[in-house]
Amino acid sequence: MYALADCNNFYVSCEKVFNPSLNGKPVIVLSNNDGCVVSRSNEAKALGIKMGEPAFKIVDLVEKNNVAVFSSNYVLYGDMSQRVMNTLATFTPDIEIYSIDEAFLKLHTLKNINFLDYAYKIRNTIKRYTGIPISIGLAMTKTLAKVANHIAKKNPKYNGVYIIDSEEKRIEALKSIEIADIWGIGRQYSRFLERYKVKTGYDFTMLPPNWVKQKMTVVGLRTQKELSGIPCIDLEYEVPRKKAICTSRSFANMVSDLNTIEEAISYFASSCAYKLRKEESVAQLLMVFIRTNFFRKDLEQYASVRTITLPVPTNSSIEIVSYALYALKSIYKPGYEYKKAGVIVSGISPDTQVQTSLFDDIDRNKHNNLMKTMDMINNKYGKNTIRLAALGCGRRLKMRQEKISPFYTTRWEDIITVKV
DNA sequence: TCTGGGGTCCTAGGACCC
DNA sequence: TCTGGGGTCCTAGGACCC
Repeated sequence: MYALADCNNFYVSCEKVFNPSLNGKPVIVLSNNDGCVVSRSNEAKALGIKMGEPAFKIVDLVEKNNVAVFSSNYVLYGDMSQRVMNTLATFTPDIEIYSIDEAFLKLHTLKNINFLDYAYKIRNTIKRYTGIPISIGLAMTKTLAKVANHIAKKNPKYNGVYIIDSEEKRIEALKSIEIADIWGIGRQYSRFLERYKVKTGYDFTMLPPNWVKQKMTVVGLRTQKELSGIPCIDLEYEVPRKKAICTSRSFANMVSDLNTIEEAISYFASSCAYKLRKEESVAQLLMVFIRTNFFRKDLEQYASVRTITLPVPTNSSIEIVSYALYALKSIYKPGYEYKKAGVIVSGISPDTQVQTSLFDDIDRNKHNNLMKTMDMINNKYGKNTIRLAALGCGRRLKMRQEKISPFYTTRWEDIITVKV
């Protein structure tokens, strides 16, 4: 038996935990730069505010209905997520943390328990320990557990828990769910399937498997089997090493001069290097991209990307920043208004397995020691307390974050940093 | 004026090997 | 007139997830 535990309106729920006056009110959380709506309370959903809607399009609606608006506070949400996951892990060792607000649990090792009772117990404990409301769906495959979770969320009468534990319930559940709401069926496939009169999850399970495989690859076939009750996707117990790491941002205001973009790229590159070190990985490939604002049809558009193969795989900020700046200079063109830029590293391997080069003239031990010391200091005194000069003083490219909530759960250093 | 960020997997096709 | 068979690796593009 698989269970999917999913936090309700997660970011909004995090804000509510520390600000109970928000209860019963429409609340939304915005993406970086206060761009789009990424989390909504039930009251906000009832007002018709859509997921992903640009904030500027709903200004009137927000004002008229007194909607509480927050910039996203990922430090807070990350910390709350950890609390939820730690509590979930006390119920079974078989847990896969699937995203910031979701986890799959496998309950097969627990003998002689009533799954439904157990799920309610989990739900109540999470609420009591963390203040976060969750929904739980149970079924014999992960994809069906997702369906069960969907039903638990949509129907208040189930009190946040639903189980598919019979053939009748499986068919009933699949008939009630739209094809677009199935895990693994996105926008393109649901549109495509609707052309073949496939409207519900049930319709999808009735298609010939060969046809599904031909049109939707083995991935689609797996989804179909899982919906039929045949498990194809097991729990992932260990977090696999990342194959690519990316840091990118949109700029609050468009930027055209090279100096400012250099500072941004330096910041993104050193952030990628830091993430690599945290994973104990090194990267051999580096990509830098820049682009103008696609939404501004009135302005001239330009987008470019440059990939560089590093001579020796590395996670040194010094090396990665300098190659990133080199790549940037090769694609930067003056005269455009740039809106977004980023750095991606890939070709990743463990930092214990570096293929060195005969002609390498870098003292890698020295770099490693320096990076270790830098990380230690920054972990203690706050991000970028010590940084490469190329990053500048970081004032020129501030994100728009007008409605950020306090860092309720983390170290005082973070709070001080924000006030500064 | 204002439109997020960070990932994964699969397939087809081309280049290459013996 | 006729021109093999069996592989690997890499990349771009397209789908998906939160």
